Amino acid sequence: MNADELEQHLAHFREVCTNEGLKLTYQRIEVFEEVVGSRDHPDAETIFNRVRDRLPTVSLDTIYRTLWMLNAVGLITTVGPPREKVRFDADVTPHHHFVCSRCGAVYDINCPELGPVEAPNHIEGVGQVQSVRLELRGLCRQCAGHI
Amino acid sequence: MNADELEQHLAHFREVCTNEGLKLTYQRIEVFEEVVGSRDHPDAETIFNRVRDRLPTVSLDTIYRTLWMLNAVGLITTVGPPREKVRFDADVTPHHHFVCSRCGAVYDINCPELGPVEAPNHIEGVGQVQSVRLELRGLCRQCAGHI
DNA sequence: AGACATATAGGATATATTCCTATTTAGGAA
DNA sequence: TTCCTAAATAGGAATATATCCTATATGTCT
Repeated sequence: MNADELEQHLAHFREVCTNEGLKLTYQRIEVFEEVVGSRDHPDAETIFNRVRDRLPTVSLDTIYRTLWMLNAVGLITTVGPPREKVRFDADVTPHHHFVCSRCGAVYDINCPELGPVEAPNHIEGVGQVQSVRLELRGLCRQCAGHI
Repeated sequence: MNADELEQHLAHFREVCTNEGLKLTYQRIEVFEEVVGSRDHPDAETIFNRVRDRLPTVSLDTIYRTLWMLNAVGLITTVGPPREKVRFDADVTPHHHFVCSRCGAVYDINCPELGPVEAPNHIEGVGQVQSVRLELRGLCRQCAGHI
């Protein structure tokens, strides 16, 4: 990411903060820059360590708060179901999942139209694909009703 | 799940245990039955509580060991990347992920052919879909090389 | 510059998972 | 059936991950 792109991201970030009434702190700017500049889907502790290089007294709690805040305003997202413990599934045949982003509930989607999705060949540069499944994310009926 | 289906699953389980040199313990049978009979993608503690109704002295450690064992031999699977902490992603545009089932690394897949997948209408019975992404699972190059 | 609401640091706490080890058990051998 | 041995278990300790609490500090608005 070059300096121009970064500046664009930061401008957007400042704008969002103003609109949402969020204070623009050094901690938030550093965390945001760190995630935006990362290609490796870092976890909170990795971000903590990187940010600490520049803000030695930053706390892990601030990292978490900031990350969830950025997630809440749509500037970043999470990989996989958020905040979750491991869940197990005895159905090892191809099928898809709907994950509620609020309560974490997981529903099976057995849907012939979606079919067994095939991975294109050029993904083999990354690794051997063993399975492909869709992760549909959104609000389940119950959670949607409580808003 | 009716009695016949359950018996079929158990027969397969016994076969796998024999082939793999795994002992057929009451604990393992109860855990397996519990996961196979569940439709709600339970977490370890939920399984622990249910199994404890029949085996009051079972330990949580046994539940975890058994679940990972069942996962290792392919009888069950996990929802989302296994064993993971939350990871963050600054790319909020539609794209897909390749998750290594061994080391947990996550790679972005930007692949026009896979396209922005659309959720079929009848999924709205479950909830409001906000995003759809593919989760490709398999072994990344590095891990594939170490086998 | 001053006031106030919000954010932070740092430690305490909560929760999820794995490790350690003495004891028990499954399954094969006698 | 009984014995033997490697593997599995129970239970508690330890670790890892994430959140809560609260006194202090800092943006933002005026």
